[in-house]
Amino acid sequence: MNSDFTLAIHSLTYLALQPDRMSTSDAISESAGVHAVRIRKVLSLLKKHGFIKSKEGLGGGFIFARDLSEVNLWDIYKLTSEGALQPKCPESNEQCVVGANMQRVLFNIFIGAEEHLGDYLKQYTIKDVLELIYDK
Amino acid sequence: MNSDFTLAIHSLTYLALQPDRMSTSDAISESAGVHAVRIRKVLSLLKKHGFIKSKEGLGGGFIFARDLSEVNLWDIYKLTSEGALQPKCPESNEQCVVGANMQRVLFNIFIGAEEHLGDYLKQYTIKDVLELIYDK
DNA sequence: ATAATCTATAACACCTAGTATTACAGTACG
DNA sequence: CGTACTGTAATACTAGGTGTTATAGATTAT
Repeated sequence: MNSDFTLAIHSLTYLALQPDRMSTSDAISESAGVHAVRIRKVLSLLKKHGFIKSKEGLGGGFIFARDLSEVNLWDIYKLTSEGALQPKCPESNEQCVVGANMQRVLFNIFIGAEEHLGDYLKQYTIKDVLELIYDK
Repeated sequence: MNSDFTLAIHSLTYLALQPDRMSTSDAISESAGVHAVRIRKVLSLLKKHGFIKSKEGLGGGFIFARDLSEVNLWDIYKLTSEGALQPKCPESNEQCVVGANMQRVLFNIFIGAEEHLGDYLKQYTIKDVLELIYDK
């Protein structure tokens, strides 16, 4: 899976620790160890879906917009990584019964797999992650 | 996920349809739509773990070595894609409590996720896949 | 023996997706 | 205004996945 998921969780957790003031993309990017532009791209997605608010200009930045315990990892997975589980299927030979149908069969199986993954990831909220951060 | 998983399943399913004779990597690669060398690389892995047998020389090729119903998708996932679920974690800032612990927290959560995925994928054997191929 | 057909691998080239970087426009505040 | 931010497009870089070529070794038929 690409790292957008990680960066989104990282950002939300960071913001969860600063509930009263705006955090800049620079500060978050320093914590996460990636370029600020990338963080802003991820944050932009989170904002579009209402998880955070942002403010431009001096003193601006990002801030959490929901209750920590009502945002779970499946919400974020869907935003950043939906479909990532699907194994890549090269275009195979339509003349062969295996080639002609393999893609469909695996696709359907992995639709189910992702639903299953969803049930698991829904267990973990940002609040839980924050607790795990401190719970060594 | 990379396509090794797909290619392995594709190859096994192909071999399952030819239980009485050897199939060449050329034939399988034509069905799967990728280069024969890549198929051989995947088949080499399957052979090393005892799922198939191979024979060199004229009339040689590959053949299934187990019962169709005792090889499941989780077996193959473990061979080809274990760890693929883990989201990438950039090296983050150790000075920050979030940066210092995020990787560990997510790693542990996704260990659980992969176990969960395992339980799901174990449901499907090559025999099942073969039936699904014909079952439109 | 020798030729033909296959596996087994290493080595190299290519291509794509992920990532970093630069650049610049827009907004808010003092 | 100038400064400090977000927002986003465009470009460059990089690594991993993939395709291709090359070569050695095994087996069989003639």
